[in-house]
Amino acid sequence: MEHKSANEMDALTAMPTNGHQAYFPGPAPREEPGETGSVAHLELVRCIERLHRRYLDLFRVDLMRIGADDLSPAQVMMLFTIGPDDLSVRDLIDRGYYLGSNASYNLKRLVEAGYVERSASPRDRRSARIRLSEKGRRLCELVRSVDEGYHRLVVRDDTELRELEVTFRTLRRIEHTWTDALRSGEARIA
Amino acid sequence: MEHKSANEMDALTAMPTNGHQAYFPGPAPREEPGETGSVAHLELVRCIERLHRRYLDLFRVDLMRIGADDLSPAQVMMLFTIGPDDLSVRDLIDRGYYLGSNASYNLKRLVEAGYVERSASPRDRRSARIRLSEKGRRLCELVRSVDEGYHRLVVRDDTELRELEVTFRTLRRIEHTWTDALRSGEARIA
DNA sequence: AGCTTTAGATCGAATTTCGAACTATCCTTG
DNA sequence: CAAGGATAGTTCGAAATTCGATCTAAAGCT
Repeated sequence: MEHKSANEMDALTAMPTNGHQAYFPGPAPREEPGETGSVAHLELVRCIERLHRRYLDLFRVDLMRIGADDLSPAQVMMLFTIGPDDLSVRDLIDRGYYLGSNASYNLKRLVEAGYVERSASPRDRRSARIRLSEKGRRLCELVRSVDEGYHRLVVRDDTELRELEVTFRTLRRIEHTWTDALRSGEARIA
Repeated sequence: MEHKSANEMDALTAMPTNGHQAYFPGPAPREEPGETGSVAHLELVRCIERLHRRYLDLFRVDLMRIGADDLSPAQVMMLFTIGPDDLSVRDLIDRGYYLGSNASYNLKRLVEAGYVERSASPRDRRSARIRLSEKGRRLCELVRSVDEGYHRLVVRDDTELRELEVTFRTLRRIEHTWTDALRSGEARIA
C-alpha cells in the first residue's frame, strides 16, 4: 500500500541533516560510503524540475491576481531576463538559454501586448534592440512586490539568508558547469 | 486586460534601489554585493527556470547517446519519480506535482514503450499499480551512471559537497513553502 | 438501491516546442 | 564592385505538450 505521506516526510522542517530520503530511485536511499555523496546530482536535478513545475502553478495564480493574465509565466520571466537593459535578441537568448524560434515567439507576444519595445539597431540593421516598455516595467515592479512576500516566507532569519546565498551561488556554478558540458559535448559532435 | 487594484499605481513609485542584480550574459555573470537580500527570492526562481531549460538541453543529448530517444527528458524523469516503488497514479502525481491528465499522458507512453508496468490494484480496482519494468530499471541505471559524471564535475571537494547539501536542503524547504502557499492560496479562492 | 466521491483515462482546443526554411543585412575576398 | 558566405531574426508547419472538461468504473455512504 502506498501511504501518500511518502512524499511528505515532513521532516523537512525538522530533519537534522538528510532531508532527502523521500524520492529515491536507486536501490539505496541511504548514503553509501563507497559511492558518490549523500546528495546525488541527479536528486538535485529532479528537485529543480519539480520546483519549476510547482512555481509555475504558483506564479500563474499570482499573475491572475495581478491581472496580467495575458502573459504566460514564462513570458513574464522573460521580462526579467531583459531587465533594465537594452539588448539584442541574441543577448536575450544567451541570457535565458532560449531557443531562437521560441524567443521570437514569446517576444512577439510581449511586443504585441505592449510590454516590450523593439527597434532596429542603428549600427546593424539586422539586429533588434529590445527593452521594456513602461507597461513592462510596471508589471515587473508588481511581480517583484508580490515576490517579496515569498521572500519573507523563505528567508526568516540570518541562517536562512546565508543558506539562500549558498544555494544561489551553487546553482549558478552548476549552471556554468552544464553550459560548459553542453558546449564541449556539442563540439564533440561537430 | 488588466484592471489594476489600488496598489498598482501608488505602490512602489520609488524604484527599490536594489532592483536587479541581473546577471550578465557573456563575459562575467556575477552577483552584486547587494544590500539586505543580496539574493532575492525572485533571482533564485529565475535561476531555477534557466537551469531547468538548460538541463533539458543537456539531458536530451545524453538520452540520444544512451539510445533512449523514444522518451522525452520529462518522461525519463518520471521514471525516477516512480523509483523502486509500487505506487498509484495519485501518488505519482503528488510526488511530481504533475497535472492529472499530463501524468496520464506521459504514463501512457511509458507503458507503451515498455518502461513501466501497470496493473489494477486488487484492493481497489479503480486504482492502478505502477512500477518500473526491467527495461525501466535498466534505463534508470544507465542514466544514473551518466549522471555520476556530472556529479563529479559539480562536486569536486568537501566544500562543494557541503554546499550541494545546503542547496538541496534549501530547495526542498522552498518546495515545501511553495506547496503550502499554493494550498492556502487556493483555499482562499474556494 | 440511490447518491456522492474518488481514481484515472480520454477528448479536443490552445499553447508551446523545435527545426527547417526564409529575409535581410552585413562582411569578405577576389 | 560582385559573389559568396556568415549573421540576426523571423516565420512556417508539424509534433509534442498542456490543461480543463468530460466520461467510465468502482468505491463508499446512508
